[in-house]
Amino acid sequence: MSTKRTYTISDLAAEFDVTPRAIRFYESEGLLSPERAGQKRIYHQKDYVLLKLILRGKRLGWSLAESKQLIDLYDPEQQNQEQYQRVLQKIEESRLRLQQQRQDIELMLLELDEHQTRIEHAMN
Amino acid sequence: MSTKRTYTISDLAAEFDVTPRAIRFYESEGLLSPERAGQKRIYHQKDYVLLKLILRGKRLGWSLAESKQLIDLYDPEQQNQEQYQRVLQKIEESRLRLQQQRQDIELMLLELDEHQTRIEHAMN
DNA sequence: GTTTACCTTTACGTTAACGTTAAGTTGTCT
DNA sequence: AGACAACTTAACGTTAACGTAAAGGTAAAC
Repeated sequence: MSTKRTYTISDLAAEFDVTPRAIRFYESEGLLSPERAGQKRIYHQKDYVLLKLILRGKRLGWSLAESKQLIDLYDPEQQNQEQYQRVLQKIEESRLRLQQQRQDIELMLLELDEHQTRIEHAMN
Repeated sequence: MSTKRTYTISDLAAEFDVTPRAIRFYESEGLLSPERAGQKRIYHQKDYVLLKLILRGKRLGWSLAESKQLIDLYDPEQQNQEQYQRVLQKIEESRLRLQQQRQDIELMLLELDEHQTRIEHAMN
């Protein structure tokens, strides 16, 4: 019963509001590796998930190289090559960066709140 | 008693671990406008705060243009030009973006947690 | 069987955010 | 006075992440 739905490149492009060119570019950078039927690309649920992760990374200002590192962490092939300890360490690094970003966000939100209050006061 | 400390460009560069070139570039893009003594730049607390904001934006993947918009919101000169309502609306847009980013972070942290658990299990 | 729609590869173009010389100015120490 | 350190402007170089033709393959629709 595994969801066997597949996608064409423009299916994914429409779904995530990016261009096919961008998706092909991510592949050329090693972030995706879709199946082929002849020369046409076929995307599965796995690719769908990865693309979602890539775009989440983009919204957070991560470079494709950084997102690729994250993806490699999740890759079961490489996972056995790399020593567990190194993977755990990389996970921790990613966590630290995310926590820094979260803190930056909280500060910005606070300042926005304060400024809004100032303005509403000034509006009378 | 206002803190009258000033900074040279390399003071700020050292403090925030960026190059003087970067700081000058932010100025050329309209994000900073330090005082001048002859042709030398003198930075005050105001500039210090703005630079901190710019770099926070960078860590969140904001473009300089976007950070400039934020800065303009805080600028008391422009503040009177623009209608309050428009400013309040822009504040709300920034808030929404930050909240989206915060959500992206929570998701990524969750997935990292899960993966770490998987690995620790596999290590046995 | 040919138009239509969507796919492909290849290659050159573009923008943001600086980096990197190069060449000159200014203040200060010796 | 001469050297040094830190500042300046100007201009060209670089990288990431695609955008944008150009030229062609393929399968369904008319």
